[in-house]
Amino acid sequence: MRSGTISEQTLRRIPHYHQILSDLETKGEKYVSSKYLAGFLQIDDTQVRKDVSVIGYRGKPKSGYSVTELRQAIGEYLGINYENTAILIGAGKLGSALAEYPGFAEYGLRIAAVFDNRPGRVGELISGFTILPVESMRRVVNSYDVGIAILTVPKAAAQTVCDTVVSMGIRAIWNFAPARLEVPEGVIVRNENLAVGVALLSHYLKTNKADRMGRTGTAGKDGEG
Amino acid sequence: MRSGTISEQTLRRIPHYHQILSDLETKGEKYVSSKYLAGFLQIDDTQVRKDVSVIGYRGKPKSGYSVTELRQAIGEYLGINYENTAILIGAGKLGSALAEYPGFAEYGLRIAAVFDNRPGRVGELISGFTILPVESMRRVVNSYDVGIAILTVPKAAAQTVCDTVVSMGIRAIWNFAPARLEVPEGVIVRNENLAVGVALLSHYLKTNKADRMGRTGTAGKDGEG
DNA sequence: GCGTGTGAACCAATTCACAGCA
DNA sequence: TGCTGTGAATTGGTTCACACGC
Repeated sequence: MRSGTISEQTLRRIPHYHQILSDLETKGEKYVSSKYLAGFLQIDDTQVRKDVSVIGYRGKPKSGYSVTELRQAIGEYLGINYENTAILIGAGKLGSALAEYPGFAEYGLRIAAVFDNRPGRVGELISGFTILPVESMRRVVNSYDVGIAILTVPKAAAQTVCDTVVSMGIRAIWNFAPARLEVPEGVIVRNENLAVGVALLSHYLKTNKADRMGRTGTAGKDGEG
Repeated sequence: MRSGTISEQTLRRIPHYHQILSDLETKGEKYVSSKYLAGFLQIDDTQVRKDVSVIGYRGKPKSGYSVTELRQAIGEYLGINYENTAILIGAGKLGSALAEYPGFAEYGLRIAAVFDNRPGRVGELISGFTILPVESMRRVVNSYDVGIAILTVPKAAAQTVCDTVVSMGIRAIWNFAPARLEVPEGVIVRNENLAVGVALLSHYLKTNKADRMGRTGTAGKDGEG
């Protein structure tokens, strides 16, 4: 199995393993089997073993995987042990919620600063961040080696803000605005579009209503995320 | 192509088509080609035609797809034209942000009520909702035919709240807490786990740093959403 | 020509079957 | 025996090639 090659699917599953492993570690568990992990994600256990093999970790026959070692290996593989720095643009409710989300720190994402272009907002304090004016963005990006821009701005502003951060050299954009962004080659956009969630759940409910008390439950099936 | 059969992949793309079509409709565009849609999602145009075929809509050779008709057909297919009703549990920052998110209404999701178990919060008004105590949840679920529970509670409370709503007959859970939920057969959980986003972006940045100025940009590639 | 629709071919992802090790 | 690791088989998703309609 070529390391360096990784499928999108595997890449999406890996953080889920990490989450489960963190829980197990907290509970004091030492070893875990591929079967156990597979049960949580509702996938085949062979798949788990393939995924683990991709990240380069080897388990121990009979005992399974060391919880701590595998979690660390995943962290290493994903680069979440290296600190990534982000700026957050748009200090509305969602922006504030994200600014104080403790999970980011846990996954090695540091928020350097929060920006907003509404004069009334600038200077306000949210979750320990003083809201800065967009004019100072370039300075912050340069000083802190910012790699990621988190966009929690209104739809109408999204493309403009996107262009701005791209012009400052940012190559990864985490877009929470319900807009499609156009970016040059070499820039990655991850769209966190809630509409997809609504649509998927709605579809599941609709089909489940169709066959009344349908037998296949898809219980706990992962909707990515 | 059997209608009724749909792949997870296709299901995830469909809301993105819907978003683009809504934009085009606003701009007054009448027709759109599979190639245009494909360009936005960075996929092959044949794929778009297959997806459209699955939802049951037929385009017109030469002109393409009618923007309005296709958007409506997607809405019909996903069941977003039928109103779905949800309750939101956990009136923190994230919960408040979601409660006022206008996109839900646009996608046919109506929030019936917002709950919180902190006595200090109950009675407060957020985004037009009076926060209700959990005790009144059963009554609301029964009166409004609630199908979806949106969980924006702390990690520690997530499983308990999940069990509660499942016991009330709710079969679709949209989980924003960084916890893995165990549910019985027949209940769907969609995990909206931000850690996945961090991990994916972090990984992309790491690999892009590895091959300096790597040629393949993955520009605008969709990270689901 | 310019677009959709679709079977066939291709390729990636998952599952099966079994080897190997403690 | 109980688990991982991995080639082989299978399944499923994507792309190709081309028929058809305007």
